[in-house]
Amino acid sequence: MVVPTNKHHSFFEEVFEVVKLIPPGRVTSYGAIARYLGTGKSSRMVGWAMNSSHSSTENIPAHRVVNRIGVLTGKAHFGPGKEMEMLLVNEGLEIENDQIKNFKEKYWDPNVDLL
DNA sequence: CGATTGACGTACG
DNA sequence: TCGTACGCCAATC
Repeated sequence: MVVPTNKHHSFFEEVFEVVKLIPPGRVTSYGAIARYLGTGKSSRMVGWAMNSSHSSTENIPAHRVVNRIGVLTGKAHFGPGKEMEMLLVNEGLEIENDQIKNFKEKYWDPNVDLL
């Protein structure tokens, strides 16, 4: 349809809701969010939603979303420097070469903790 | 409205 | 174990 439907909850908004629930100092992955929303194979869309999150008036902690191995793949979208890394470190995380240390311990799975 | 895109994930060599 | 190739799916242009 050319005319957009009056969906009150787009996929992006669903992603935002989950991201906002990530506790400070914890991180999750794009795939985990995608699976939580039921579309396990649309993890790429989650990243895209993050890209769109800076347009949102809400404060989306997009820096708490990394890829499945704990690498800050989206850091380039946060600013010219290491803004994403700085935000995470400020929350108590340890990062080395864009890799989150003890990622398994810091990992927050919406499918487990939020269910 | 069709083609392109993309901050991923999994499979395969 | 590491690097490369492809599939996914919804928003954007």
